[in-house]
Amino acid sequence: MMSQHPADDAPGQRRPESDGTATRPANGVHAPRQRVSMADVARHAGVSSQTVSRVSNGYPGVVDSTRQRVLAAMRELGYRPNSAARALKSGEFRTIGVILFTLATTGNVRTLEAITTSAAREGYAITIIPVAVPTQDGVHGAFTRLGELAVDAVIVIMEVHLLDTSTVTLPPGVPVVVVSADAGDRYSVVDTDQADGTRQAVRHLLDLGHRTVWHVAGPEESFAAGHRADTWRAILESDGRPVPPMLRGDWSTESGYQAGLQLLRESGCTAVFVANDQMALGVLRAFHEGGRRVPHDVSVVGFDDIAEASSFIPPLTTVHQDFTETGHRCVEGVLRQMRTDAPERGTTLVPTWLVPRASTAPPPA
Amino acid sequence: MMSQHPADDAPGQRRPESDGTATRPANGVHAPRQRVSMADVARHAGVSSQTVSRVSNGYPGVVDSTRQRVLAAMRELGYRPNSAARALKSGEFRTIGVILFTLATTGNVRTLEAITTSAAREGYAITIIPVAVPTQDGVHGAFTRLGELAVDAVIVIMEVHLLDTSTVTLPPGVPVVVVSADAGDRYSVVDTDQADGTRQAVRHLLDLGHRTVWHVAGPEESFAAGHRADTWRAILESDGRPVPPMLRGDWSTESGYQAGLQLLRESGCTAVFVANDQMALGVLRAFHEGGRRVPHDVSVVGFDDIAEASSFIPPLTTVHQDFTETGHRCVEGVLRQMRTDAPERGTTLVPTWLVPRASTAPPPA
DNA sequence: GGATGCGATGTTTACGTAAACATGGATTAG
DNA sequence: CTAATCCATGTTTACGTAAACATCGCATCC
Repeated sequence: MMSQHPADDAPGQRRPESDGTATRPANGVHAPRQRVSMADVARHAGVSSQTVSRVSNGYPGVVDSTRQRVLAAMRELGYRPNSAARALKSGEFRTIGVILFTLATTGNVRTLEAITTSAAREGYAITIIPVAVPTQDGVHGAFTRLGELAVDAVIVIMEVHLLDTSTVTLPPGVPVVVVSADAGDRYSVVDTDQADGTRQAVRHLLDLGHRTVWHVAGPEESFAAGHRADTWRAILESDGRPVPPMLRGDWSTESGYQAGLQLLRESGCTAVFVANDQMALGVLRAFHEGGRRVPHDVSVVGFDDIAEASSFIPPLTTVHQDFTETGHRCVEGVLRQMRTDAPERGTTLVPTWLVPRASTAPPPA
Repeated sequence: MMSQHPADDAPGQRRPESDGTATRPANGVHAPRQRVSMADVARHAGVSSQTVSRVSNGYPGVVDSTRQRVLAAMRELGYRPNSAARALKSGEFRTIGVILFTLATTGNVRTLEAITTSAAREGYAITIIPVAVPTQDGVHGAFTRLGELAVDAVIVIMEVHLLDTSTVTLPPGVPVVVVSADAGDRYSVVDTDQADGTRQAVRHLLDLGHRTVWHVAGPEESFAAGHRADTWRAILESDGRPVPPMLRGDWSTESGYQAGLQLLRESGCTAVFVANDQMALGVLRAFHEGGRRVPHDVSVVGFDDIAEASSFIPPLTTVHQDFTETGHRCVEGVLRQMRTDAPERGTTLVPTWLVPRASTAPPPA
């Protein structure tokens, strides 16, 4: 009898472990997983467990001799606080969940890294919550820490509307901050200044003398991609420039390469703004293979400023995103919401700036 | 009275939160963070909380009408199981901690990604435990989930011996699997077949007719880097080839570029084996800028086979690492240790294979 | 010098869950 | 028809911690 209940996705439903066979240790003969509780420490130190608790939490009101005795007992017994009990009692998990769809894009990784660092500094741990959308391979029943109470707050690094069709649902009442997505009306959003970054990139190319700028956009469902594309178009239009047809990739290098192949056929193309550095790498390769010299024949600007960008051939002019700052503000945001217990909305913008390198030049004469 | 206790790093010691000011909600006036317990659901459904527990865990022995009633109550009340209570009772956190030093190297990220996916499939969540070594900026007192009991197992993606000087310590009694490090005598290790991968890379170059192969190694403290370098040297020696001086980078593209600049000065260098793809990118750039054509003048082989490698200029011949398999075996390993309660040792090797692309060719005539 | 207060420590209790055990009604075997 | 079962459900208890409250002794104040 596999789980046939029609309501398998009901709140609190939990996957019975693979049929219940051979799941537990054969029997309890093995050494019981080290269990040293406060009570043990207390007994060993000749104090009450409450005093141990005070020492453990660094609270005042414990005389130094006692404190030393307790600390010694902790060390001798190898005591480690049980965070489950602590969380149960305090209602805080000191954990922030980070929901993301993939670690394949550098932007996500950089953001995650920054969040982790910032959170650690505040005494919070990060739990990764991978999201599988139905169209993916069937990672069905994937365990998510959101179905249950296990995180104090959530940071979402993906398009919120995609969450609706995914395996996780944002529980109500949990502080949320969303990165680079269109959710300012529902959640607090931290975003890099996509518009300004795009403006700098396109302006840079136009100022170099290019008649217009082509664009390789990110995937349709990405808000950041859309924002960059919209801004690109708006600038060209407001400047009275022709707007070339837009190409689309999926952030991957390979998709950038494909877009580059298409651009090779456009003899009029002298400048390209690519929505991220990874795709730009593919574009560069296509141009190289097609004999189109960068930046002599065509200029390329990327977005992200990943560490590798300065070693592309040629080194890539790109828009720098301050992922550290973004991650920091995310953590700050959820912590603030936790403390005030008040959900927030609206968007915070993190500045971006252009990093001119060797992939841009005036158009060929 | 800041925390002056000399034993700040004692077990169980916990950083008092930034002086205790303005940490808690001003007062408890706000809506109490949604608290729906099993008891609430039970009351609402007119059953005992134990029955709710059974339904929640998908246990048998609940008649369908009752089950439906409970599920309905859960939905209506918005019940979410409290994982802290569950963990406290069961002693399992259903969480695996992943210790790593940086997310800047693609290898780490790919491994982490694979681990996350595999773990999710088994119903485990991943907590990231960033490690700060003292030489880093002073992320002192960074909270780690290892000081306390909060993970069921640990996967280490870094050199174990570096842990000794870091802010985290591996607690005893917790299942551990180490990735690509020299710890087979203390822990279970999952490693890609560094030696075989290196052999294939070097052999490939020699077979193409190169007299010898230069090497750009990873950082000194890296076991993987050392292993690759040792194998490289051993092959050359056993084959009676001259062993050129070894260059060293730190896995970063920039360091690869620096190594490439040095190699430019070696007119006799026709083949280079670079210890990872990111550094290889830097080497390619240096060669390009120096007018050394790849692969016409010099051949380059990388290691990792990151997604971008096929779009390097030229597309990089490299050794493919099966990160998915590696991650999978890590999770498998810790779960097995958890179930049997028996620590393991020894090394598991994941096969690697050469992916020939356009960066290698016979030496110039 | 006795009331006062405060600082150090102990005692009680509740957090939410799930294992272990208990109950009671229905079904079936003899 | 009764006893033995069995199944659905209820009751009790313990997990480790920390808040709240209680106590006790000593120093201070007038």
